[in-house]
Amino acid sequence: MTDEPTRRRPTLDEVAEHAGVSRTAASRVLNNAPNVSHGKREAVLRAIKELGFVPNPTARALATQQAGAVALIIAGEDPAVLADPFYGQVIAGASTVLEETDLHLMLCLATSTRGQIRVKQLLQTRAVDGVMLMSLRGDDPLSRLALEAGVPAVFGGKPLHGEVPFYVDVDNVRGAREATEHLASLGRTRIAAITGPLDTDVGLARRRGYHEALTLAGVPFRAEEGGDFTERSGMAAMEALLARHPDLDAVFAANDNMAAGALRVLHRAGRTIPTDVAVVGFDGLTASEIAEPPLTTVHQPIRDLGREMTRMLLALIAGEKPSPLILPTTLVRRESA
Amino acid sequence: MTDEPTRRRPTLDEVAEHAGVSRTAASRVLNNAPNVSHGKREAVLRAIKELGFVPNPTARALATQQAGAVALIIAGEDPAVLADPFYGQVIAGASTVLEETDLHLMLCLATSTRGQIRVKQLLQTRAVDGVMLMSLRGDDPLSRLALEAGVPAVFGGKPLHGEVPFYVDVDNVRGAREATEHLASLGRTRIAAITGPLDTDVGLARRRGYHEALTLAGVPFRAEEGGDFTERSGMAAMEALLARHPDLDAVFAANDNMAAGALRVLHRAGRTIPTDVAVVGFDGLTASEIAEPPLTTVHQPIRDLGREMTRMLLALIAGEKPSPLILPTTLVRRESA
DNA sequence: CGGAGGACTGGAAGCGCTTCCAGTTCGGAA
DNA sequence: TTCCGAACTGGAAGCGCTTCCAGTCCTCCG
Repeated sequence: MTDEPTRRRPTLDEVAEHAGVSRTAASRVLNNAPNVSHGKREAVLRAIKELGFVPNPTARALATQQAGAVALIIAGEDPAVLADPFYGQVIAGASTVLEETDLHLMLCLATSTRGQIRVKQLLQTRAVDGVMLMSLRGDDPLSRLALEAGVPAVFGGKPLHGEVPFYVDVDNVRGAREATEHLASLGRTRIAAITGPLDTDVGLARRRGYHEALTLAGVPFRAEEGGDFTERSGMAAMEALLARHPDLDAVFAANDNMAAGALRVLHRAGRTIPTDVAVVGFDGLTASEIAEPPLTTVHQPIRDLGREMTRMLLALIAGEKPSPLILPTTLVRRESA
Repeated sequence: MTDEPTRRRPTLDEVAEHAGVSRTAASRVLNNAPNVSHGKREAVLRAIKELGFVPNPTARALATQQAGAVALIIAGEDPAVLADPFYGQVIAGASTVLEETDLHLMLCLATSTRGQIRVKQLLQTRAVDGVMLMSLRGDDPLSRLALEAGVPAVFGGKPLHGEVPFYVDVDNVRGAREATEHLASLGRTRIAAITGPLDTDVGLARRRGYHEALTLAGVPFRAEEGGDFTERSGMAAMEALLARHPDLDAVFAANDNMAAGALRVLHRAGRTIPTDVAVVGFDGLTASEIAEPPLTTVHQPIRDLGREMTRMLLALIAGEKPSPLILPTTLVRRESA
């Protein structure tokens, strides 16, 4: 602390010398390994303190062949995906788990060609001890790459194609089904849907839930329009739906952003929510609370998603063989339905 | 590629041997340094390709004394801060810049004691080549720590106390002033404010802007209530303001979330927006578009913030001496004012 | 009192890459 | 033909830490 600022940081060798022991012994106390006498241990500890020694993580990484970090890889078309507060929650969840370990979190956006290449390198060079992959679309080559690289990998949401051994997902089908059933139980019979991208598992799963509920309820009406999880696409979809089915009386949107967009379009069209048209979304983010009226939505435990993905990854790194995990959703009833 | 999967990755030594050159030469072509004859260079390149060699970043880091990563450190009281899409934008901005370099992005939440300790270690061990710090509150020790650690550091928003040499900020005072002036220009004379946390520079700066505008406009009325940038706090503040000043005719909220909360409270209280009460927010996030009615807001270039912070950090790492940067805001007029 | 066995100890060999520096080559100017 | 410097070359010394392994020391049992 009181040293001249530019002074080279002390090395373990210096600590050992200062303590009058071998470098080996010093290393042992650093990793509190056995086979160090109490006396030497004390001496080393003292030397460490006196010298203000801090082990060099890079050197340690080289020697132990462990990077000391895991990566969260977010795929997608556009760095703008991060505008979705969804990821913030995932990151927060992951962080709280990692905090308890000595691993750091690396964040990689595989949204551009350049980004993809870098992720590939990351995997190949084993610059991280494990990866979590999210938002893979279609048959993104990333999933195969990750699997082939032999790096522990867990997926957030199943990729559309190919089986992956380790993933944690949300029960999208069930959530969507419950949402739609709720609408049906309200007496609605002309329930439309604004789906998510159909080249993702989430998109398809939520649509499936919508279909299942309709079938179960014996409702013949069916109307859907695709969106890409943005508010804007929700507006467009709602407009299209309204044009085709002016008499619809409910809408299930595959996420809150799109539901919010739908709400605006419905307002403009003079429909009263929920009297004329009931709306339910999916996510349970702040957006659903801010919406007017507050949105009934399928809440998914995003924070838990991040947390569980990380736990699973840690287990994997520790050599265990965790099982895939499906997180439950809960319907949050507010005013829009 | 066709190798048995578990095969140890080739090292530079093996490449050199395969190519019939010294390790030194191989290293040179790897870093395309001069002093390698064309022939040998070709040979090495071929060997690299044939062996599928990928340099080990850890070893390189140890040898070059460069970590190959920078950290984005987010302070705050709670990992929940990440629920704010704000950070997603910053991250996206930072990522696009880092993508062009060979640096990775490390994300650290210094929201818990444990987190703080880890950040401290990160700084002391020089596990990263530079750091970007955001959302420091009050006199967070982090800023001093970062400065003392001698690691290149740029701040996102000035810390409240202490001078920091390198930062990029948004022109909060001006933005708030323009927002308030806009309200005044609408003929409003009883303009209240919902401020951000007053132990942050943003919070204070935006409040100052509000005050300045009022003074300039010669409006005597003054009423403010504090919030913490969450929607909930915005609601509470609005309720308090309404109770104290039932006759207010405009509200400036220090961010969109709080403005959205205010909107809801105003609705419930039966006020029409903007006829009875005009509202303007700050941020320009999706929330402002979703709100009902769409929120007039001070748009700040968050993505640019992330981008510029990163550029500044890169300059710093490169040994340059960049100047602080203040980004402009723009008033986006929508229906709420 | 001899030994077996457990608890320590530290020298030395890495981990995979960069880079200094002493030397070698070689074309072309003198 | 001789000599000089520019262009190469590669041995070797690190970067800072972990860990194998050959020993040394002690204690306690028979």
